[in-house]
Amino acid sequence: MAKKIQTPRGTQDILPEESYQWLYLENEIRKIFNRFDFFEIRTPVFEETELFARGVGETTDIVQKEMYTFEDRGGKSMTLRPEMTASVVRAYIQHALWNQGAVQKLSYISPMFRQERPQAGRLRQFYQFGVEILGTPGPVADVEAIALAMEIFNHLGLRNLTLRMNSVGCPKCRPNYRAVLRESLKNVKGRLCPDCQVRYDTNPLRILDCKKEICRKLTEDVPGIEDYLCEECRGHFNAVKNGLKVLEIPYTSDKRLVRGLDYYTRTAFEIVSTELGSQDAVCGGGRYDRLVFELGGPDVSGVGFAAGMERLLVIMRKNGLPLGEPPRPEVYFVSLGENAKTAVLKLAQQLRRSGFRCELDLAGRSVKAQMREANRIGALFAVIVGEDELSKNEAQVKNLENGTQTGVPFGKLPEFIRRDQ
RNA sequence: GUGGGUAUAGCUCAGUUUGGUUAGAGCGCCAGGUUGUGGCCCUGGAGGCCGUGGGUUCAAGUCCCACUACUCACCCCA
Repeated sequence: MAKKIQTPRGTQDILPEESYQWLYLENEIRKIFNRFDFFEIRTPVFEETELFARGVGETTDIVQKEMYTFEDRGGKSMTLRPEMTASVVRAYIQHALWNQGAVQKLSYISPMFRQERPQAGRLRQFYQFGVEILGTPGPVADVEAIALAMEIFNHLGLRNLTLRMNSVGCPKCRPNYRAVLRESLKNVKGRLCPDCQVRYDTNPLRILDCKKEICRKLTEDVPGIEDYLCEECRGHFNAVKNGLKVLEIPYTSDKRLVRGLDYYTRTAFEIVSTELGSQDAVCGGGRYDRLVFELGGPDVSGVGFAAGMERLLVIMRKNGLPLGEPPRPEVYFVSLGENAKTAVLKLAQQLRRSGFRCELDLAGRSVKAQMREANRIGALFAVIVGEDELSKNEAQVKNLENGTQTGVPFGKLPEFIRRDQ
């Protein structure tokens, strides 16, 4: 028991009993991606470390303490991707995708890696689905990204989600607000939690996001950033909110919403569920108008979101929402005798080519055991072949739902099964 | 990185308080009850160095210590 090798901490196997649910989710998510005319992008699971250091931000927790970084045999520092945006932007630049159309709409469903202490809804290898819209600063793109996220959750049957909205401004107006924030917290600085006292100097916006009781109280009446946005940012934010109204997507404005990644500008949003415990965000995203340029590309804007598959699954299971059905074979071949086993091999191949999911006995078991197996895996029909059947070229086909059994000529099996199921 | 909880069969868990001969149940799995027929039922079987190491004791699944793993929470995030 003790020495068996098991999955590394914070990782999990997804076994057949569960994997069909993942396939269902991925299929449904891709359906909605398609309706919004997004195209899937796949990038390497590891990148040069520098990409994330520059892209995500040197000061973020992700870069400072959560990355899986290693040296390859050539001595280069590589990192398992902790998030997708930096990789997508890298690919966008590397392949000059702006030449393939003014706006690129890219989607993904991929594993991410962060070396954190695991807990409910937080794993070291976890799956995110998301999109990036590159090449336009227009607020409609923000609205489309948010609408797409909401549409996926809606399509999957999720209700009771809350969309939180804020703007984090731009390099022009954020410094002003930062100063306002510092000013209004000046007198209570000493009472903030130790972390926030540091944040006061390094990144005061994060104080708003602190979950500590004291800090929340002290920041309760602090002005929000909305009143201090520059004209452009205010206009953008209003346009986004208008778009949401047009689409009848409810949201709450939340001055405390300050996303943790450095690259965000203007729109920041988050979709939370009350059913996730303390890791309540199922989706987070926003606009990043400087990232492409900072990573060496043209000065174009981007907006996107990422959502957690495992967290989504948690919510769906709690709400008893449909997650697909485990596949059942149409046919289980029951054979007895060497000749029959050979014949059944061939019959199975023919039925499979007709599109049926077929199974046959690989373990050389008794007829009874084969029947039991057919029942256990939920086969619709047992097709029984022995010496008698071989001589008549006719199989005994038993409908396992209602127990009726009929003789069916080998050649007529596909049409019989198609008709009778 | 810091704290709390847990660790007995593939799974869910009894047994630990009051140490005492071969460690249990349900589910699942396998097989028999039907010389070639599933489900329900009956019968049987396989499967556990009771997380690992050490200690106390005549005797440890049970008491003590350490370690490890899992889990929940903090930080932060999807």
